[in-house]
Amino acid sequence: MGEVLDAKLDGETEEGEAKRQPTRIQAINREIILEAALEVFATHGFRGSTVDQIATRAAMSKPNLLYYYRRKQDIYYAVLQHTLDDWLAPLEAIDAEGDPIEQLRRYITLKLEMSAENPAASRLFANEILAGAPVIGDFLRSRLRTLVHDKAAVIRRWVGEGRLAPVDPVHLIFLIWATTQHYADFDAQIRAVLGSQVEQPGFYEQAAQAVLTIVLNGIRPRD
Amino acid sequence: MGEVLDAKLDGETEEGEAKRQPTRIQAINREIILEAALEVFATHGFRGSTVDQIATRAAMSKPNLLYYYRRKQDIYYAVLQHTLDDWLAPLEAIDAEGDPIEQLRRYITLKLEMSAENPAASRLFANEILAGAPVIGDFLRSRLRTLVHDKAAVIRRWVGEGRLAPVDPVHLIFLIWATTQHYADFDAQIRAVLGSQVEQPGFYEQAAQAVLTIVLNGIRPRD
DNA sequence: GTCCGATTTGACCAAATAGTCAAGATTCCG
DNA sequence: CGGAATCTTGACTATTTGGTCAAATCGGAC
Repeated sequence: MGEVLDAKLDGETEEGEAKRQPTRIQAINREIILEAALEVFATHGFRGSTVDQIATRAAMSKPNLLYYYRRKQDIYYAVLQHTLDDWLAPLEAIDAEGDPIEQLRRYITLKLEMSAENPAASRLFANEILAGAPVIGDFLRSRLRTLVHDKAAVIRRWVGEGRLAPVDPVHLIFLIWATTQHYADFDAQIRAVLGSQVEQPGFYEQAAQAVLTIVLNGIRPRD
Repeated sequence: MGEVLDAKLDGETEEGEAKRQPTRIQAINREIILEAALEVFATHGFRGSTVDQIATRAAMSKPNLLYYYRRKQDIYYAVLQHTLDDWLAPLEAIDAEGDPIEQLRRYITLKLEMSAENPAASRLFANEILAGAPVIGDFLRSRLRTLVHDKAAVIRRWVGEGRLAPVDPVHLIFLIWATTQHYADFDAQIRAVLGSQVEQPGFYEQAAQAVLTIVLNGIRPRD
C-alpha cells in the first residue's frame, strides 16, 4: 500500500478494453456499499473491519459485494477517494484578499459543519492516520502539504501586516483541524462526558460558538 | 487508584486461591509485553492488532506471550489500565485556588509533554474511542465525567469572577484535549506536511508556544 | 415473450488468527 | 548438586476471514 489514490481506483479504463457504461443497479449498489463501508471503516479502521461486516451493513451477500469491488482494499480506496476532495475544500476556500478574521471564522465554521454532518468521514481519516497513513500518505505529502504551505503563507502575510496576532500559521492550521475534528472523532468520549446533552438542539452551535470565541480572540491582534 | 477496569484484569485473586508473588521474570516479561502491545494496539486498534504482531514485537513466541496474558483481551485491558491514571493526572492537578491563566497554562503544557513523551498512549485512547469506547466507556461515564464536571465548575467560577473571558468551560476542556492530543494522534499527518522539520530540536516547544499563545489569549479577559 | 448480459448467491477454499497442550528447558532454592 | 516450580515452545485445533466459482436468477432491449 501507499500509493496515489487516483491510479488505482478508476484503474480499468486502460488496456483498450472499453469501460462499460455503469448500469442503474451498479450506481445504486456502489453507493450503498460505499455508505456502509464508510461507517465500518470509520469505526474499526481498515484492518479491524471485515468484508462480512460491510456486506451485512449494506444488506447484501458477501459475494455480491465482491462483485462490485473485488477486494477489501478496493472498497477502502474507493471510500477514501470519495471523501478526500470534500475534505480539502474548506481550506482551499480561504481567500487571501478577504478579511483575515472573517476568512478564518468561515473556515472554522465550515470544518465544524462538516464534522457534524459527516462524522464518519472524519473518523475514517483519523483511523487511517493513526495507522500511519499507509494509503493516503502520498496524498498528504503532496497535495495537502502544498495546500497547507500556500495557506500558511497567506496567514503569515496577514500576521506581517499586523492583521492577526503573531502566531505560527502552520500550528494555527493544526489547531483548527484538531478542534473542529475533535467533535467527530471523539464523539464517544464527548457523549460519555455530556450524556444526552449532545442530542439537544443547538449543541453544535454552542460548540461552534466556544471554538470561534477562543480561537478568534486568540489570534485577533492586540492593541 | 481503583478503577473500573480492575474487576476484569486481576480476576484470579478470588476463590481462596492464593495469588503467588510474581517472580522477577514475570515482572520483566509483563513489562516487555505491555510495551509491545501498547505500540501495536495504538497503531491498529484492538480488532486490527494480532497476538502474533505483539509477540514478534516483544521478541517472544506466541504461546509464551499467552502464558503471561491468556487472552488478547487481557493484554488490551492491562495496557489500558496501565495508562489510564496517568492520563487523568494533569486535569486533576488544576487548582481552584491558583491563578486561572497560570493553571491552564500548566495544564496545557503538561498535556503537550505527555503527548510528546508517550504518543502511543494517546493513540491507544484515540483508537479505543473511535471504536466507540467499548472497553473504557464505563470509565469515561463515571470517573472522567465527574472530573470534567468538577473542573468545569472551577473554570465557570473563574469566568464568573471575571478572571477569564466568558467561555463555556466544558468546551474549553475539549478544545485543550483536542489541540494537545493532536500532535500525538495525527503525528503521521503532521510529518507528511512538515517533513523533517518535526525532528528538529525545539519543534515541540514551538508547538507549545503556538497553542499556549492562541488558547491563553483566547480566554484572557478583555478589558 | 425471448434472449443475453448483468446480477445474485450457496458452497467452497486457502490463509490468517486466537488459543491449547504436552513436553522440554531453565531457574530457583535448599 | 537435585528436584520442584517456573518458563518456553513446536505442533496442533477451531474459527474467522478474504476471496473464488459455477450455477441460478433477474432486467431490459427487441
